[in-house]
Amino acid sequence: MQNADNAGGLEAAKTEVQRKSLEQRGQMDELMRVRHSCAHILATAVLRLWPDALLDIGPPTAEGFYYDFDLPSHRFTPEDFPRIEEEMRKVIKENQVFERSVVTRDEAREHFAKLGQRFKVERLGDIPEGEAISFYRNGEFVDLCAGPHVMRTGNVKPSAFRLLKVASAYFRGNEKNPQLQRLYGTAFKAKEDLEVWVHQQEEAKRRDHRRIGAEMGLFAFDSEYVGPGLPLWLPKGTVLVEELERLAKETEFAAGYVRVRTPHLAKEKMYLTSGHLPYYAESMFAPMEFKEAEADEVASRYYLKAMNCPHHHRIFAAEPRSYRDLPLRLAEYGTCYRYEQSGELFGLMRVRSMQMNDAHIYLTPEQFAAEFNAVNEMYLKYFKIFGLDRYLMRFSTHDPAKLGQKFVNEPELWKQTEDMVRDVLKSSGINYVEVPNEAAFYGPKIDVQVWSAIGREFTIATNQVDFAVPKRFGLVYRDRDNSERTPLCIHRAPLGTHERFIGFLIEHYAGNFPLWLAPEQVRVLTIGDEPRLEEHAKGLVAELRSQGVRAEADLTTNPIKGKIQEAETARVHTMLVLGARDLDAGVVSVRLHGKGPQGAKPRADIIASIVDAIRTRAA
RNA sequence: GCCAGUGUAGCUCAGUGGUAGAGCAACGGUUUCGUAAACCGUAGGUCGUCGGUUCAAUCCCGACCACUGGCUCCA
Repeated sequence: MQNADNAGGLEAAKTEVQRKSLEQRGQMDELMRVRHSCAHILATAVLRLWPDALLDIGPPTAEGFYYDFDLPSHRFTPEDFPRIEEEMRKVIKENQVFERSVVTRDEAREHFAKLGQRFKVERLGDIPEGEAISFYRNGEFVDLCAGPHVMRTGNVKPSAFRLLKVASAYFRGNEKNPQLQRLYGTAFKAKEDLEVWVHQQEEAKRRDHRRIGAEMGLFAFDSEYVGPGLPLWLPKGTVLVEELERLAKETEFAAGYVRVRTPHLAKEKMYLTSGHLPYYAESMFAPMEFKEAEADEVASRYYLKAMNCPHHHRIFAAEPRSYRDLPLRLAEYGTCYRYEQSGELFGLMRVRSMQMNDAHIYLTPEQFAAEFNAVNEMYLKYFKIFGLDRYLMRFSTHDPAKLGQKFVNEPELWKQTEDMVRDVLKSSGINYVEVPNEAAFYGPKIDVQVWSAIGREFTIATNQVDFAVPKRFGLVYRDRDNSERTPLCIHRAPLGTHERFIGFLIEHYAGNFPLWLAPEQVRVLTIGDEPRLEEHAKGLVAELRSQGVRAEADLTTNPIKGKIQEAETARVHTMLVLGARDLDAGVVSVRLHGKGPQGAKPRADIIASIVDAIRTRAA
C-alpha cells in the first residue's frame, strides 16, 4: 500500500500545522503506524464479510485513516459499522503478526492478478523501477504496502478505534475514473486519546461557522428565492464585512494603494482576451445574451465577472502610463460570481457570489522584490491582528520541463521571480512549503492554507505573480528611454474574500469577536425601572454611539440574571450594568462576555477604554 | 457535477397508515429584581416540492429541490 497521491512533503507539513499538540515526531510516527495498521485490519474485516471486494489503497491521515473499496454487490452504510467493527476486533484478538516480505514486480503482479485485484495491479505500476516492492501480511490478508506497521494486530486497541463515515472517492482522485466506496475511521494509541478526540470533534462542531452564523444572526441563505451559494448578509454580519473593509482600506491607503470601482459584468471579449474563455467558462455563470440594437446580426454576450483582474487591466489601459506612475496599486473590494458545482458549496467558505480583497499592482521588474516584500508584510500584519498562527504558506512554482505548455515560456522571469519570492519567504521565517508544478500559467504564487473548525482545508488568501496577462491586454508603460514596456503584475488578496475570511474568523474566534469586530460591542443593562436609570442608560448609549461605538440598551423589566443571560448568549462583548447603587456612586459595573464581572469603574474611564480598544483593534 | 445520507414550528428535537407535539425564541399580560433564564397565557406547521400506491399518506414508493458528509475543484 502506498501513501496518498498527494506530495508527501505537503501532507507532512499540513499535518504538522494541524496537529501541533502532538509534539514529538516519534509519537506521530507511532500513531501513524497504528492508523495504517488499523486500515489493514479494516480491509481484512471487509474481505471476510465481502470476499468480492476489490481493494485500492488505505493510508493513515491526520485525522485517522481510510480504505477505498470497489464493491458493486453492496453499498456501505453506517449500519454496517457495528458488523465491520466487530470483525475488526476479531482480527485484533487473533493478534496476527504484520510480516513484511520483499517480492519481485512479477511476483506481485501475478499475486494480485490471480485475485482479480486490478486496482492493486495498476498501483504496482506507480512504484519506480529499482525500488523495493514489499508485501505486508497479517493472517490471511496480504497487501501491497511500503509500511511501516505495528508488530501485531493486537497492538491496535479494540477500544481505541472507530469507523466514522462512508464516502466516495474517485480512483486516483480523477473524476473520469470509477468511483470507489471509501470507509473512514480513526484510531489512537489509547482509548483515552480517542475520547479526547471525540470531545474535540464535538467542540469543533459547536464552532462551525454555519451554526454560529445562524445563532448570531450574521448571514442567511435563501436557496428558494435568491439561489444556492448566494449569501445574504444580515445586519450583524454586515458589521463584520464593513469592519474588514475599513481595515483593508486604511491599510492599503497607508501602503500607497489607490481605490477603483468596476462593474460586475463585462463583454465576452474581455474574457476571450484574458484567456478565461473558454478555459474557465465552466466556473462562470452562463452569459446574458441579447441584441444591443434591432439591426444587430449577432447577439452580445455579457458575463458576470469571476475575477477582477481584467477590469483592472482595462483601468491600467484607460490612461497612458509612464514608468513614473509605477508601482500602480489598484485596489477594490470587487464582487465576483463563480458558478461552483453544487456539491462544492459549503456555508460561507465556498459560495457563488463573493467580495474579494483584491488589488493589482503594476510594476517594473526592478521594483518587484521590494514590492513583493511589502505585500508579504501586509499579510503578516493582518495575521498578527487576527492572532492567526495555524496557517501554511504554499509556494507554487513552475516545472521547467513544461515551459511553453503549462507555463508561459519566460525561463528568465520564472527563475528571477521564484528566487525573489523564495528569498522573501525565507527571510521572514515563515512556515511554508514549496510545491513544484503548481504555479499559475502566468507566474508563481503563494496561497495561504488554513483549516475550518471541522478540519476542511481552505485557501484563505492568495498572492500571485503575473508576467503574461498584461501582455495579452497590450498593457504598456513608457520607460525612461522612451521605449514601450509591459509591466509585471502582482495579484494579491491577503484577506481573501469576505465570505471565506469571515467564515474562517467566526470559527477562529468561535463567535467571540474582539471588541473592534463585535457586531454588538456594548449593551447597557438596567436593574429595576426607576425613571432616572432609563434616562442614564439612554444617555450612556447615546454618548457611546456618538463616538462610533455599537451600543444598545436593554431597558426591559426582566430580572438582571435574565438580561445577562440574553447578552451572553448573543455574545455581546461588553455589558455595562447600571443599577441605583452604581448611579449613586457615579460608576458603571462592567462585565465582559465569557469573562464575567470586572468590577465597577467611573463612567468616563469606561467610555475612554472602550473607544481606545476599538481604535487600536485590540485582540 | 459524482457517490451516499438527511429534510416535522424561527431554532433544537419527539411522533404516528386514520388529517401533529415538547423546550427555547416570538407575541400579550403579571412581576421591579445586583451578574448565565421570574411567572402565566397566546399564537405559530399543506410534516421540502410534485407525482404514485391506498378508502385514507407527514409516514410506503418514485422523481425533483435543498442541505449534510465525502470526491473532484477552489478565494
